[in-house]
Amino acid sequence: MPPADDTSAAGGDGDDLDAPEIAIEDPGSAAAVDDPVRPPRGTGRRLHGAIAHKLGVAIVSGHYAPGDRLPGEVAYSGELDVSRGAYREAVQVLTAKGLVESRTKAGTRVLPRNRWNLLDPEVLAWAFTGDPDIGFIRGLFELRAIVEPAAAALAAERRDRADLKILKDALAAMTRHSLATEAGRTADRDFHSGILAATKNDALIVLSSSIGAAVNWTTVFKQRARALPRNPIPDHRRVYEAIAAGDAAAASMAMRVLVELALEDISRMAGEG
Amino acid sequence: MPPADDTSAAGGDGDDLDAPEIAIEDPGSAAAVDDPVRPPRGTGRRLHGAIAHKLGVAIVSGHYAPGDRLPGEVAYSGELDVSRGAYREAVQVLTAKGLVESRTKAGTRVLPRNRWNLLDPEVLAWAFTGDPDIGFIRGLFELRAIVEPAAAALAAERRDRADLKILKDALAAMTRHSLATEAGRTADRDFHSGILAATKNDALIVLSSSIGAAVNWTTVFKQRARALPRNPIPDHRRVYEAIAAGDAAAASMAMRVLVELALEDISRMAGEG
DNA sequence: GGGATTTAATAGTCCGACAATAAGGTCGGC
DNA sequence: GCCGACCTTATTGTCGGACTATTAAATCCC
Repeated sequence: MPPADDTSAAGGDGDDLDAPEIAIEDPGSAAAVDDPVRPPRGTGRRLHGAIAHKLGVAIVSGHYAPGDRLPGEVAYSGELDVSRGAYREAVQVLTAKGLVESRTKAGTRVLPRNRWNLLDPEVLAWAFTGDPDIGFIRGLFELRAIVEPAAAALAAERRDRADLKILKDALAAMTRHSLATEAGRTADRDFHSGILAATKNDALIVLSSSIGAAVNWTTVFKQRARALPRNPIPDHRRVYEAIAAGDAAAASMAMRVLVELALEDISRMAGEG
Repeated sequence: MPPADDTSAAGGDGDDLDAPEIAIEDPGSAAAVDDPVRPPRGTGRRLHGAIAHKLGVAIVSGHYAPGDRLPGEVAYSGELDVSRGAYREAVQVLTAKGLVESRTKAGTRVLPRNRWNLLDPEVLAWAFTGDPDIGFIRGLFELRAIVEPAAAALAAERRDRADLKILKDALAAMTRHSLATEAGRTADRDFHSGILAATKNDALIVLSSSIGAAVNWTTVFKQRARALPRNPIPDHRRVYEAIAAGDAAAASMAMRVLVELALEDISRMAGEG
């Protein structure tokens, strides 16, 4: 019997794209000697987590290219002034996410991109630190365009009362705060996560964080373009109503227009910028 | 400039669902005391990897339920007769995959299922050790049914000569060996991975391993049912020809019938068995 | 020149100690 | 008697150093 564990109340899925409070100095140029990877007092994140973050960003951002060897354990842990154990734990994290591979005597090398777990929430967060690759964002939107309409259809068939409440609340929150506020964007993510959750399909639910990230970038791009063309909330409402009505076809259709408009924006941005 | 890194020649994506050579004794019942987690000589897999595998299987298979606290570092590492460091590295791997969370004084607890990275190749492999949840497999097939037709359409538009060669070779291999052989099943996975690769979309490509696992289960289920109803290779050929012809609509359609037939089989099995 | 052998560099493991954290109990105030 | 501040203590987090295992690369022998 699962004890009260709920650190993850409903809808709290896609929100782990947090920005760590540790300053990540670009380790590229000269004299990155005493960079404060070490949060001396009152940190929050654990040390090996900080190292993993730093390394992860360095890899995903291309500072270390696939095939590159990153400095040996002793060298790097010494340079960062952390113990070798902490450094190794960080590397295990990267290994678990498919970013690197360690072999005795050969060192640890960055794996080719197709081995990376790009949909892992943390990897995604690393990819979005700094300015991410526009091509990748477009790919994420393509994934949205594929998955979300189908998910909406399934949700229309399988949703229960609790699902509907979550969607309704999220919609209300989106309306109350606009999408210009952080609270509004969180509600937006909750809405889309809620639809995936309503499919009762674990394999779809795990895509929540990935799709949530893409959802976030919708508004980011729109704001960057200073073009907040149309109020997207009516579109969301149509999706909700179709799901509430149990109309799978309508839900799929409504979601498709919603996502395709976003995809258009991204493609236009990619073409221009 | 990326040095020659190609440890991952084309089409080698979905094949990491390997079975480790370490005997995993079900840690369930009594007296799992001296179980040989420790491969004394001539192993292959690293020690912390073996521990992570053992723990991962135990968690995914439900031996530890979400919310459960697993034994403390000192206790468990002592029982397994490994150092605390090695055990910790294993736990970091599980943490990176979202299976557990460690908090000081509170111990490390199994996270709720919706935090698990179920599409991670390793987690998938763990989930398929022993008899996996039929519901999850069905979910995986639903994901296939959603993603693959769309991916086939994109592939038809974007494939280049190299992509076609990979698909053609895989198709030939499937024909030569049947799907009853391991080589044939590998070719089957390569075919589906090749289509995803042809989309040139990283967010889709990472689904290769997940979908590859589902593809494998198609044949497993069919064989278990002793019903090898129809030769699926002509279906694959139709998909290939549509992609080669650049006909997105036809590719999507052909893939849809292919997957839907498989989905039917699974659903029937789930209903019966 | 090619295969067997040695070397050395590097990741992997172990140990033992101490630090930091916070869960859960305890005590005191109201 | 209830609630908040305090303390205890169990547990993870970090450290340093030593030793082992593995294997890429150089070296040597035939």
